[in-house]
Amino acid sequence: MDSLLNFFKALGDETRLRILVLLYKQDFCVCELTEILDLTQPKVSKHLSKLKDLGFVRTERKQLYIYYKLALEDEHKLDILKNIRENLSLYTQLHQDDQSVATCTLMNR
Amino acid sequence: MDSLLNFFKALGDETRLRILVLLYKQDFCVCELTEILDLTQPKVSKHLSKLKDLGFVRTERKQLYIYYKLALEDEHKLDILKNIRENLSLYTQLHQDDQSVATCTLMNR
DNA sequence: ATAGTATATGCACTTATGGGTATATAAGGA
DNA sequence: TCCTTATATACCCATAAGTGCATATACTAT
Repeated sequence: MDSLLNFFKALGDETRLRILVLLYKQDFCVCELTEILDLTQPKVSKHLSKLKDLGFVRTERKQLYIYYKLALEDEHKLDILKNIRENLSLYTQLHQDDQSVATCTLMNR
Repeated sequence: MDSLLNFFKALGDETRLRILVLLYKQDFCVCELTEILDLTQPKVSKHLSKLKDLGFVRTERKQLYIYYKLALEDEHKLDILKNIRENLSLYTQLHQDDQSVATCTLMNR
């Protein structure tokens, strides 16, 4: 049950919820997330570290950048995120984040 | 988004997760929950208060007893609990709680 | 009125959590 | 080698969260 509890704890913080919802769609590096979320880099990094420690994301370095991606094994957890994404318009901030992806200046890869 | 965040915060505590999963199935009064969960009464009461403050449960007094029941409007939140219940065998503690309902000495109503 | 049971709450304590700022580490390019 | 950019982490602090114990409140019955 711990993994489930930890997942809910992860989702119970706004920053991490925003991150996980973004990562559900595609992977991002730290600086992209920092720009999209409009938060300080250490703050983003710390939440990513926590998510990684809990095993909900994994990393992959590409030159200077470290890309984070979801590492959710079980369907239930994925479904929760999927469901949020399917109702994104209900959650202003999450919806805005999604819009910000398009205009993210770093997305020229 | 606050309601969603609060829901995940609520689920991020073991006691509250156990309570919500139980309440998904049926309503219970405080002393029943105290016995089923095998926790102290103040502890159960405090978590119930929090759930009530957040609007996830509501109460109904019947004589001496105060019954708590789910008050979840939106489908997404209900689905999350439903999904957990459908995989109850994965979560030892939750499964045990469910067993304890049957033998709860107070369930003679 | 009194006693008993159910429930809520107050207080004290400990620990966990999140954030800010500064700094360290890692990689790449000149 | 030196500089720049990306990322992680350490330190400090404030606040929130969970728990235990004691007690208050609410209702019922005698």
